[in-house]
Amino acid sequence: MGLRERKKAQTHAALSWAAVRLTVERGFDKVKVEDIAEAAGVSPRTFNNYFSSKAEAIAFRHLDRCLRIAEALRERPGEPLWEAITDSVLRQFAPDAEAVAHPPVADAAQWAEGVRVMVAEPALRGEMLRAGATAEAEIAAAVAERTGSDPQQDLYPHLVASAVMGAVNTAIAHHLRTDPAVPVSRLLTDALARIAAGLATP
Amino acid sequence: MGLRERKKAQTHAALSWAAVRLTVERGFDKVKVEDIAEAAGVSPRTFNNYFSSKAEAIAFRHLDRCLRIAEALRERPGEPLWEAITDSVLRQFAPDAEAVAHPPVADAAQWAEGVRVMVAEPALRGEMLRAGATAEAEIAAAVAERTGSDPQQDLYPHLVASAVMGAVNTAIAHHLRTDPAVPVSRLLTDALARIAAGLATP
DNA sequence: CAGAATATTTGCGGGACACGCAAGCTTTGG
DNA sequence: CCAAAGCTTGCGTGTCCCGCAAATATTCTG
Repeated sequence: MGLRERKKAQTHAALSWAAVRLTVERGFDKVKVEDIAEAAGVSPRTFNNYFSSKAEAIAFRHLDRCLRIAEALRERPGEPLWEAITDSVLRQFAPDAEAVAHPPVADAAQWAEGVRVMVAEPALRGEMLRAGATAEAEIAAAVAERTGSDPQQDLYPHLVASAVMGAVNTAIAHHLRTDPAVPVSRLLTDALARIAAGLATP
Repeated sequence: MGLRERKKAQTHAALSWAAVRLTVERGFDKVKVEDIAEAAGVSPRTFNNYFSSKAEAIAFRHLDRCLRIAEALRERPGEPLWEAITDSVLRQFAPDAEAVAHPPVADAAQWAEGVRVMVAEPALRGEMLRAGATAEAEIAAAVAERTGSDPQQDLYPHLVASAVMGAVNTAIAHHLRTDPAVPVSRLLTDALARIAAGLATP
């Protein structure tokens, strides 16, 4: 990878992290594009060369994480399907997988509350769901490769992918809803197991 | 219901139908809110008293449909869960359930193509998914009532709701992807059955 | 039914956003 | 070292979304 692409990736990440941090700290509508650009050290105009909206910049963190599920899935072709899926998902939601030094947070509780407010923002929810849908397509493709089915014609890989992202979304929502918060890993394990086994009344 | 509420409901419907029709005909970014307002016979400012964005007005048709799933579910408390779910969903996607006289369409194929373009619009996809999520919450509540579980604490009703909306979204996507188009009802029946039974490799 | 109380519609104006365009600057590759 | 390609930036424009307050319509009350 040349210097050029590295710089682009850096800017991409810097912008999305800045967008998330400022939004969690201040709230969505108290952050202007200008602020995000400044925090990332680029001009306001450049922001829109990378993201087509403020919401997209924020949701990019989610997109990135979810895309790695598909990636992880492709890296373990041997195992039984649901075993591989569960493992791939959990790996992305391991406690330290994401936040390595990046949200320079003074108070963890305050940060959590900020996140809760952030994901409640209507404009954001749409964008996060859209990111999930994009990842879902990748997961479906990965599943199709693995099971040797045709994603153009078979419903199965799409159903699996949809169920996986549904489990992820549901687990996150439940995690943010509960107080004290139930760990996401526990919820994910539970959700995926139930989906794989069928959702008959328990 | 007084005259007041009836008029509101009418305006609501008129605006969303106009938004959909114009968007399908011309494409999302060639329709201004002014056009939609005019087509519905209200002032541009009034549009934003009903919908907080152009996208939301369009997605409202989807929201309306999906909310009726929860409603239908509540109207049949006796039956086994998945039987009731399947029936409630299929009822909303019956061929003539929605379009009674409303999309005054000259050419059906052209309309279908317009819809395909419309749902590909990024801004729209986010809003449709958000509508789905709103409906999902209602469905979860309905399932919780039925199974007597606490939606604050139990994951199950949310998982079921998520799976149902996942099936709906997947079926619609597949319907729009295939050519010749596979009927939605067939896809929905298939998807729901598989989810209820578990998604083991077939 | 009259008039008060309450809602809704509308026009105006402002703040922010997204993006096309063209000029300048940086990296790349020979 | 130079030309080609790509990225960044400033500027201008069109649209959108919403707060506010006046005008209009509906409902309520006596």
